[in-house]
Amino acid sequence: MQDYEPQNLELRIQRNWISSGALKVCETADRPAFYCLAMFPYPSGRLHMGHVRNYTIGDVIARFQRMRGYNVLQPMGWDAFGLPAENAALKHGVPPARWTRENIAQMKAQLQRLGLAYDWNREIATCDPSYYRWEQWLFVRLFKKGVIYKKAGMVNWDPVDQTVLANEQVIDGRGWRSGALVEKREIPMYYFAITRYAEELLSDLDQLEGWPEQVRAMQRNWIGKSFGAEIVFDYDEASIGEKGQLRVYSTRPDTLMGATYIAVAAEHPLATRAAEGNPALAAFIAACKAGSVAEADMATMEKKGMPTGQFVVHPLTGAKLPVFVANYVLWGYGEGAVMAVPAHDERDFAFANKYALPIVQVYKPAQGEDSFSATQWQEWYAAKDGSLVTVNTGKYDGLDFTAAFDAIVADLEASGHGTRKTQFRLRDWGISRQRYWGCPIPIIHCPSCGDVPVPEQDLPVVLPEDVVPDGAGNPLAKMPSFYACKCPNCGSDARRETDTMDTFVESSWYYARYASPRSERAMVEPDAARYWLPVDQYVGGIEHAILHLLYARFFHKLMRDEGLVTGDEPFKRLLTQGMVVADTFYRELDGGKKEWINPADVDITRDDKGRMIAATLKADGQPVEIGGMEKMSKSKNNGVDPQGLIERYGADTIRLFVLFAAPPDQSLEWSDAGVEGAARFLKRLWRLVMTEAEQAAPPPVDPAVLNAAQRDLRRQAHQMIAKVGDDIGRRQTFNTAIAAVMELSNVLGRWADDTPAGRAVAREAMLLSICALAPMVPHIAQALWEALGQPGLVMDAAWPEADPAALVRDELEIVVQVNGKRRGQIRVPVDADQDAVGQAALAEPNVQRFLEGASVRKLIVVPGKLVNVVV
RNA sequence: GCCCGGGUGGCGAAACGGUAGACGCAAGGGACUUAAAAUCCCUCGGGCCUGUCCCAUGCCGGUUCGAGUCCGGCCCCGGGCACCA
Repeated sequence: MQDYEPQNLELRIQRNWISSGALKVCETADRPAFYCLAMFPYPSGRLHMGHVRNYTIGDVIARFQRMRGYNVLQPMGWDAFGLPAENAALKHGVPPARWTRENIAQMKAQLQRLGLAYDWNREIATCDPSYYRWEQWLFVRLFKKGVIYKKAGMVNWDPVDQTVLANEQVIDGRGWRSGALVEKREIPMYYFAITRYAEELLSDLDQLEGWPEQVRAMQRNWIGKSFGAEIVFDYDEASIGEKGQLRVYSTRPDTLMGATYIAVAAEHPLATRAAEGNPALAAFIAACKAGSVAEADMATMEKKGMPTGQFVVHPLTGAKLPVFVANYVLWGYGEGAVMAVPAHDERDFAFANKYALPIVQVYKPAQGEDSFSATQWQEWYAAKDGSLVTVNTGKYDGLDFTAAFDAIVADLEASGHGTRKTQFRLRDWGISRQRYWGCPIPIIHCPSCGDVPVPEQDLPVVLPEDVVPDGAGNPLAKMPSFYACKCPNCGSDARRETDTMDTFVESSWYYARYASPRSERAMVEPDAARYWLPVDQYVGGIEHAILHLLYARFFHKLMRDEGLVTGDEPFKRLLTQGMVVADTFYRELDGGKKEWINPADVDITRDDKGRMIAATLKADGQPVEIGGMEKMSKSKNNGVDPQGLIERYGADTIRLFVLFAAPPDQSLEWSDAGVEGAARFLKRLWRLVMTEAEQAAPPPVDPAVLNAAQRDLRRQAHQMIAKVGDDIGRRQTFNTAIAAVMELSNVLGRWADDTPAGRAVAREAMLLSICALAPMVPHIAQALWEALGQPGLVMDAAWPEADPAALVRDELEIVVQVNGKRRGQIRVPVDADQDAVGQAALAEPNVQRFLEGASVRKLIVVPGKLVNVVV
């Protein structure tokens, strides 16, 4: 018998796929389309296990649907712009373009070695002008339409390197390279008006039935529709020095009578005004502007404030409320000012105590004791169910949430001091990046005409590629050859925009470009779009659950409104895979920086329960710190390189392992031993089938002549294929699909019936197993398919449906419980009625023991499964 | 801090309200072998009163004939938080 040699075998079969043209895809009317897409990778240089997992899952679904008769589009490409290329340039002095293209070549070879059924003719890279020209083309249209506009936005500014930093480049409030304290700075930026689509992005979530509820919930909360009121506070002229009004938005206008102060952001006009001639306040405002713009940082810092000495007038009581500057109020959220109700909000309560501000309780229980205490604010604030009524509110006393809300808002509206308002948490999407390696924003700044979009015939604005960034600002801004230009309107000297677009823009529409990737006539060819879109199955990491998926949904609607695509949503069904995680190890360097060490370079000591207790660096034998399980990443240097594993075990083994080790939506813990197990299974399967293949083919299965054991095996085989079809197609639990095949192959391994009927049944079971595995381990499946004399490609074989006649059984095993505890098991004929099953259950000897001295109160018979005797 | 997940044997997991631990890894024992590797077979959550018994799915409480699964409250771990992709 030939040995299982995955290296030669896989390369031979991959060549066969290519030479037979099996992977070429085009629009055909004779078969329905199925578009299966896995999120394209950033070309970091080497494939990591997250990629292997992502693309294997996509490939399984694509191949499965192909066997089910669909014309399957499964493309691949490169999300090629982004920060890492500039970091590589800083480190190695290579132009980002060259670095990126070399990485693409390497990763493409690795992907091809995995045996993924991609049509490489459709490959795209977002850094190619042929791709981003269409992004610029759409930008111009949207700019003219007003969906893209310009306003000031806040960025992290590194005062030493004189550059804008990404949130990732701010570590503990300092620039990652300079170590300087980062400041917030406002600069002009272009924005997509995504908030105009907020309502639709929210309501269309309901039609995404193929999406995990978890992701829909995250997006719903992110969009964050809330109902409340805008409330207007007149300035106290004596303290502010002029007439004016302060606006706040609140979801709880019902608590307005408990508002005892106002907090504004450091950037708020009132704060700026108060700081004039108040050095202490000016210093405080400056301190608020230090640090990063990341929301997680803002939300976890200590809440601080300072009085401005200004007051505003409470619109209902006329009381004067002090205005504070507070570091927790975000400028750019709502009005940049909030009303504070310390009695019923945790943060306001803490703040009021810290600065000795009054606390006015406005709710009490509708029934029972009024036991207001400092710890009770939270439940009180949250309860909108009528269990609380207002108190200390004068004419509004005794109302529940809804009644108080309505009464107070009505009075505010009557006096012109407020109005009912729906608000979204979602903010417009700022896309300007002060970076080189991105898609140029096609705008020309003219001293007389203002911002002029680049005319369509001048597109694309090509990014010069022979540039090496130096970390001090955007090199484009120092290149007159790039920015010097004439105004397309008036012809006078003008300056080209040097900011580039957020890389999320490229990844927001690539799925549509794959329908017609080479088109020079259109962003998306209408016929191709109609045939392929929307994506039937999208697969990608859960870390993209909000931003990428929301932006892509938004873009689909933008493109729809431009007449480029039809339908409201880009992705029908979504599978969010969990992350691939591995242990992390590090050493602390001088200055507190961590040097992350790859797991392959450490020796691990475990206790007798197998838990890791210590680790040392192989190179020097000295201890390293254990950092816990985290997502495999370059930054934590805990990646396992798939390449070495493929060379050692073959692609099928790696694919089998990543599918088998965990359900796809859960995180996957890396295990070298698990890979061995996957390899072992494939070797066993190989021997099993090859032993059968060496013998002359048995006659086809004749169900009429089978004995009980043969019928049993046949039933198990057909049950297996039914389960695998359901597991891949509906449940998308590839781990249980594989387990089902393993279970059957264990039975086949013990099968010793050499009669013609026995061999016929065994061979049928093997063929079903090969088909079942073909989407997951396509190379070995093809080889075994051929060995059993089957014609053509198994990837083009029809997916086998279970034979209903084979699934029929004569007897069932029924579990018997007494009061919900398993007490016995009975065998009953399949057609036994419920009473008969119940009686048989009561007669079971062990069950009888538990029935002694008790009377049967109820008998629950779950057909085909179990009987529960309630005594 | 806020939003969303997860927690089951030594480990990865299964159980789609109905037999907790399928399938696999590791470990132990055996067969084969001069030996090792490979392969095959057996054992494998805990307990002691060895019974088709008792306990056991992060912790506490509830719903149900029946809860790992549903509900409420907590603890721990992970993801996202708008300039990493």
